Amino acid sequence: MTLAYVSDTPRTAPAITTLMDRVGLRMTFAKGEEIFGQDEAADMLHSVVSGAVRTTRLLADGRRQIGDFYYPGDIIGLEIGDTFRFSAEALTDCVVRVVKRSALQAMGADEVLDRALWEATRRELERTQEHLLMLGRKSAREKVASFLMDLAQREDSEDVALPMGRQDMADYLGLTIETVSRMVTQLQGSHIVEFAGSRQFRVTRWPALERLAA
Amino acid sequence: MTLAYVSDTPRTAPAITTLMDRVGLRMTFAKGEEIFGQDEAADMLHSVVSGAVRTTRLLADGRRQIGDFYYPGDIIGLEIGDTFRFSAEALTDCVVRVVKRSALQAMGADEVLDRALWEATRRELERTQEHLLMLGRKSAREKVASFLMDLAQREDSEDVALPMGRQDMADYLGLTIETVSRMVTQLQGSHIVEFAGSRQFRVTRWPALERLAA
DNA sequence: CGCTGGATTGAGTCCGGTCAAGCCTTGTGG
DNA sequence: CCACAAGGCTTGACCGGACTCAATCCAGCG
Repeated sequence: MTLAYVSDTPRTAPAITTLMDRVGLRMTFAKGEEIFGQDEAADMLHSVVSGAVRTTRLLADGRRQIGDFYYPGDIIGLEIGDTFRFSAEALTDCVVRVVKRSALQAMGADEVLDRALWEATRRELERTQEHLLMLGRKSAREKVASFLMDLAQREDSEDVALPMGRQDMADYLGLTIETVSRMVTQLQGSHIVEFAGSRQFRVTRWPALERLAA
Repeated sequence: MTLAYVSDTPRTAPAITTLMDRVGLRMTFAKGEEIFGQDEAADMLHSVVSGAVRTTRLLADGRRQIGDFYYPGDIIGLEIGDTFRFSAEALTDCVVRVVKRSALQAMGADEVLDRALWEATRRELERTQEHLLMLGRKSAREKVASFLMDLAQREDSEDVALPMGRQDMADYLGLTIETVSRMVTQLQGSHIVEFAGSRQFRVTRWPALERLAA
């Protein structure tokens, strides 16, 4: 976790991650592996240490929606009541800390910890609402532009790496893989972004990108 | 608030609403009036006493997304950090209780109250995720079917009232008013629902509706 | 009774989905 | 080091679902 990351996108809850680093069980997952499954009974919190994670939800006929992508410092599973409603999978090889909610709460420091957990849940809700607005009211071009902009904003360097493939982008944005690909090509054609391979890009015209993201 | 309502859809947080009924400022709003505005600085919680409320978010060019509809017993504003990110408007004439977060927390009973607020936030997040899945991956027909089903499920009576107009449904579902209207007509044509006027309906074939909602 | 604003219906268009080739990149084994 | 396979990505042609624009329709109300 870099300094720049923390200051740019305050998604982390230091009080929680610090504690989880101390008491959480450290687990590693290979790319593509399931971290937990939709509808599993669960009382767990997961904290990403390294790598990246996606949460997904499946409809009966196989349509897939990605809830969010999680990076080092992020907490997964805050929304959970009795069972997970999303499953979580390793986007890349990754390391996570796992701890039972009940264990965490038995640790003392209740007051501060509860406040931090609530705060983290609140921020997760905000992010979900932003995602909602995008899915409901933005065009394919705007969706892809917003997505690339968000990614680029969390990096301090010029060059941005896409940890996920086109299918994951599509399932996050509510599009098909072909449409995502076409929009990416189009953004390159307008000299707004510039790709080096399919997993690496840089923004060449920020104002234009911001305008497109709407 | 009816008994049936509470048992069917546990969106309420009794510990909070009870307290707010005691200490909150009672305010009434006429249909269409703004309860609070997008980007207002705010530290308020609102609890719906009677009537119905919608939260909306506007894009620069006027596109509108409705975040959710709120009914008696629901709490609005849980996601809020420094400023509101949605505005709230009275869907019908309504009464709400308003209280400052800080005032609520100064009231004592901190432990229990915090837990209740967090729990309410968690449920709000769950609802938002469900909404997200719908916007991202469902067809217009499925969206309208899901919407009517949700409404019908929270009623104990056969006859269900729609407190919102077609435009509000459209902005909640990420559709246009015309498409909503067509889908409603189509559902009637298949004898799945039956409308009496545009604001009142009943479900005539539940299994078919459930199948369509996917 | 006519007015008014919301709802419905219709015709035509376009954005994004579908289906089907191809094209790169990467990795593996000869 | 090259050949080849495999999977992911891109591109093209076509289609269809949802949008746009416009004309009614209808219910509620003065």
